[in-house]
Amino acid sequence: MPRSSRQNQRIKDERREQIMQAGLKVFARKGLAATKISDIAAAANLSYGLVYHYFRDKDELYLALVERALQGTLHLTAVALEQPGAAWERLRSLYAEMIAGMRATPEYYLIILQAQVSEPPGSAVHTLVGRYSEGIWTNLTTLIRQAQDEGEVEAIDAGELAFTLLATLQGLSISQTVDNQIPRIFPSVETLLRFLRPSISHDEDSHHAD
Amino acid sequence: MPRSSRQNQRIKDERREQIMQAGLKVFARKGLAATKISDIAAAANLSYGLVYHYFRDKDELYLALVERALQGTLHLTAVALEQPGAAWERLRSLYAEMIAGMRATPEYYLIILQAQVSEPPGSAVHTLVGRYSEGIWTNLTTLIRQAQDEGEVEAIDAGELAFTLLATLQGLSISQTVDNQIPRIFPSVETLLRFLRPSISHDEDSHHAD
DNA sequence: GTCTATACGTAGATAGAC
DNA sequence: GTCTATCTACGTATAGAC
Repeated sequence: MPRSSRQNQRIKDERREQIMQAGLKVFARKGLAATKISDIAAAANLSYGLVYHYFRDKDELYLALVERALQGTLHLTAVALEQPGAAWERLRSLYAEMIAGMRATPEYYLIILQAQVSEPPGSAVHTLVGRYSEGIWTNLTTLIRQAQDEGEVEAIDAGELAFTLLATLQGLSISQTVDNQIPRIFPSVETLLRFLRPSISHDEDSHHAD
Repeated sequence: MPRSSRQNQRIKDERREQIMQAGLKVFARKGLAATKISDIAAAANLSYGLVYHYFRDKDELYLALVERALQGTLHLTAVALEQPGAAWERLRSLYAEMIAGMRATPEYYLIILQAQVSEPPGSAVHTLVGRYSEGIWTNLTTLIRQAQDEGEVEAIDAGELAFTLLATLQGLSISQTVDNQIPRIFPSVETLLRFLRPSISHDEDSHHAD
């Protein structure tokens, strides 16, 4: 009776997604090592054993989640590149979108952070992050170069600027872990992008102390 | 025979420090949960059991290390405030020092990162980080205000600028975990501080798209 | 003060019932 | 497809020898 095979497939997809959502939530906060499968099962409202029916082990689930998060970010940068319009506006819009996404659902950013910070160099996750990061960085660098051609961004090494932009984004995502942090004056996109803007000239380069 | 009591105290201090150094190294890379006491004992070249002779449990050691790292950072900002001279130069110098320290021994920054990212809100470490962060942020904000009075920093909310500066610093410290990362164009202090500088005027605020 | 050996708990992963 | 029960491994923390 292959009658319910379609239905079954749908159930399978749903459960898998359910587990991934729960996993994202927990992994993002506690990291791989501190997360117990029982935590995920509880968050997903299903039994312990079922998680192993859908994922071979904890690492496989973690890896799948990190990759999804990376794909999302890479996709954002790719879209910004393809779109028409002024490069500076696309850049501004991209960064605003990233910041907004990070504040709305920090989990995607936090799980990448977890992977970078806690996983040993050479591990599968770490390699994965490195691979995607390269693409993200390259896209962003290209976009910055275009904005520089328009004269909207100061002519500093574009790769350096892209690197800084990404580092700042990640640094800001850390603040999303804290629920209570003192004054929490989250910077505006305008402030964050100020350092890209061209300056007329700075004449105080001469008197820098040791 | 209290003859060797002085000597013993010195040995005790040495061992304790030895364990802390090893603990810093391992915790900074793997985080609290993934770190085994045996890792630390191995890194310190002493036996497993001895660690428990000097620290009640893993958490106590971890907490001590996080606090030391936080004290160091807080101290840097406090010194920068007390020092004489132009505020802008003290600010520039402070940030350069922080960046240099982060690149030389990333462990102090990474362990703070670990504490923020992986520890649950409300935990002892998390509270500790919050307390120190407030002081660090306050000092930096004060310094920025002084630089604004000198006209060396754009008149944006000083707290927002301090927040951004700290977030960027932490974001950059993440890159120190990777040994291979692709182009690794680490930004210069000049680039990082660009966004603080006063701008003559920007007249393209008008045409921002959705 | 420093070590090795052991007890205990916990979490990952599997087996088998429904 | 989903659950509960169990096996197993490992790591924390302690006890006791040197």
